[in-house]
Amino acid sequence: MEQLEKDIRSCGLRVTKQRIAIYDWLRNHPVHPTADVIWKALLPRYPDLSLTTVYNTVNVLAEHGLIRTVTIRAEEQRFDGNPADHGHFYCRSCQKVLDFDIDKPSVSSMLPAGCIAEKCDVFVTGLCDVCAE
Amino acid sequence: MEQLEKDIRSCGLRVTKQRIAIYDWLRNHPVHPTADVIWKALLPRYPDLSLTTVYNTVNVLAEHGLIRTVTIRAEEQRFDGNPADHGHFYCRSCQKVLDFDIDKPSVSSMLPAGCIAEKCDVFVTGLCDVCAE
DNA sequence: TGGTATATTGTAATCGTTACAAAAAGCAAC
DNA sequence: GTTGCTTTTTGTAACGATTACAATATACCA
Repeated sequence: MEQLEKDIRSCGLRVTKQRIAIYDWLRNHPVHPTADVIWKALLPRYPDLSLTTVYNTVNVLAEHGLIRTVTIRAEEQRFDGNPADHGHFYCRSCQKVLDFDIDKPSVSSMLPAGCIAEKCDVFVTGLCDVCAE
Repeated sequence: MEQLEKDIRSCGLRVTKQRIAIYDWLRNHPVHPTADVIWKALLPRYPDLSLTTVYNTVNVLAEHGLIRTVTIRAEEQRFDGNPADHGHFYCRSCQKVLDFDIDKPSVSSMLPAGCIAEKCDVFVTGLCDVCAE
């Protein structure tokens, strides 16, 4: 609770109940929702929340590195409450998205010479363990 | 020239001059253009080419694995004439995109147990060698 | 407790992309 | 070649996700 406020404040942003609600929800739901999904999920508890605010907030949070943007399908943007570098596995059969840890050094070793990595996402498509049979 | 036709035909697709033009252009321009960029580039030589055809064609080619879709900025889709698994480095300073080879085995070793990788993209943001100074 | 900068809201606009129906072109069989 | 059927292209109109904007409300520093 307190930590979320601190995170937001430490970016020089004002603390509002909308920002806390959205940030909190993203942190506690390890799915990769669109802005619309976040909005619909919070609407019962925050009936006045506008979709525009959700868009504004996730953009601001992502800009400051508190959350991440993820592209699963090109035509819609998704968000991830986990701001650390990690990979996403997308099962083309059941459409599930699985997070996985990545080995930063081995990714860095693949980069063109002289490039400095700041943010890194590994996106793999295929079949998950359940669908693989 | 001939090979492009073969590629298209081997997917069960009809060979048209629009498809050859778009596929050929993508193969020979190692940039990561949007549909709009491809369209504008080909318009002088193919004044009747419609933007809709570019969209249709890149979607069909990508479906059959002849090209790839790449997401650099979430709000627009880009295409890549190289259909092989490879990584993209995006320089946040000069906006340049560099391709790099990826080590498939080491990426596979990061995946959740039992998952079968079919397509893989590593996307890294940071500073390129020129901007790093 | 005020005053001011920042955030939220709702609506309207924008942008990239796709749906659709008519016209054109590919291609296989004759 | 020519025919006929199927696929592709085209242009326009629609669509959906996202953003711009101006008015209102809120956070927070003095």
